[in-house]
Amino acid sequence: MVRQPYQKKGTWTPEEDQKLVAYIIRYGIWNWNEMPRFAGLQRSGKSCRLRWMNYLRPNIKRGNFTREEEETIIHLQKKLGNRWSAIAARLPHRTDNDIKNCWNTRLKKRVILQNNNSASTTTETSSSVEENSSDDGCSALLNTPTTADFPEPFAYSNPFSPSDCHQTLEVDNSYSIEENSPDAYSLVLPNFPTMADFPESLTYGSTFSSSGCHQTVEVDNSYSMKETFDSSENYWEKLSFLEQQLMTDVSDCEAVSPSSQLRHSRHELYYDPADDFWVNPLI
DNA sequence: AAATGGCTCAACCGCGAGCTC
DNA sequence: CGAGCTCGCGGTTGAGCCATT
Repeated sequence: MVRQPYQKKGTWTPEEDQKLVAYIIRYGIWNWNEMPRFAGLQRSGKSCRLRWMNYLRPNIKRGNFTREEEETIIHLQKKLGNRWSAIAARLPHRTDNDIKNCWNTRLKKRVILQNNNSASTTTETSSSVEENSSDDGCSALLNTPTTADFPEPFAYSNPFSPSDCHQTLEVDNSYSIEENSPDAYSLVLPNFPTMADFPESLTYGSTFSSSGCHQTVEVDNSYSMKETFDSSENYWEKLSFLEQQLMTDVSDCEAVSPSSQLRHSRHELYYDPADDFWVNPLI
């Protein structure tokens, strides 16, 4: 029997966060199970994925839900049930875990209270929330198309790669949708991480432009997907520990290039700042 | 000041879907 | 077709914080 290597559990330390972020910036996300070993982390792949998705990923808003966001969650929970990822997809910058926590700790009680109050009052206002949805504050969000309205799979070819090198970028759940006309929508993907989302100290010197980019990518004949890359300075200001030199970090955390040891998978894609496009190391 | 209880939220766990071989 | 693997989702837990007694 193979002994399982020691895997740390519990709260992440700033040093572990630093290692994970530094590794993902340099090598991208290729295989969550293998990545911790290469990044010098004694964590499970699941733990790394969770930490990245719920905390370290750029453009994440945490805590301080606005009243409008809360009303949207309540409405969507009523409509979709506890499908937190689907609800998160309709609330840009919010994670499913955060929404789930918000519901379980605050909103569920509020809804129960409201139901009790409404049950004890007159029945003349008993028309369903569904029927009134067009009047409430979240109607704008609810009337937009969802990923289900866009072609499957929810992915697109890398427009910067060589034509004979088809690559698929997996797209984050968090996005918004722009209505260009009654029949045409664009997906806006504010959470798609690029080097521009990270502080300058974490970029690769002058080989990478720190300015944001704005791209429209054809998905197929019917849709276009627009990437809007914004810096998230406020977010990264909070992570003061990251204000150190990336190259030092990477060497400190014993990060190892995965390129020589990986099986081919759909996740083997990373950003090459030297060539300024996403590449598959095995092609 | 210490004890207690409630709340928040980061993190873990188990399971199912999807993919590859 | 089935086994093995990775990933993502939703339910749950528990540490830490804060208010109250």
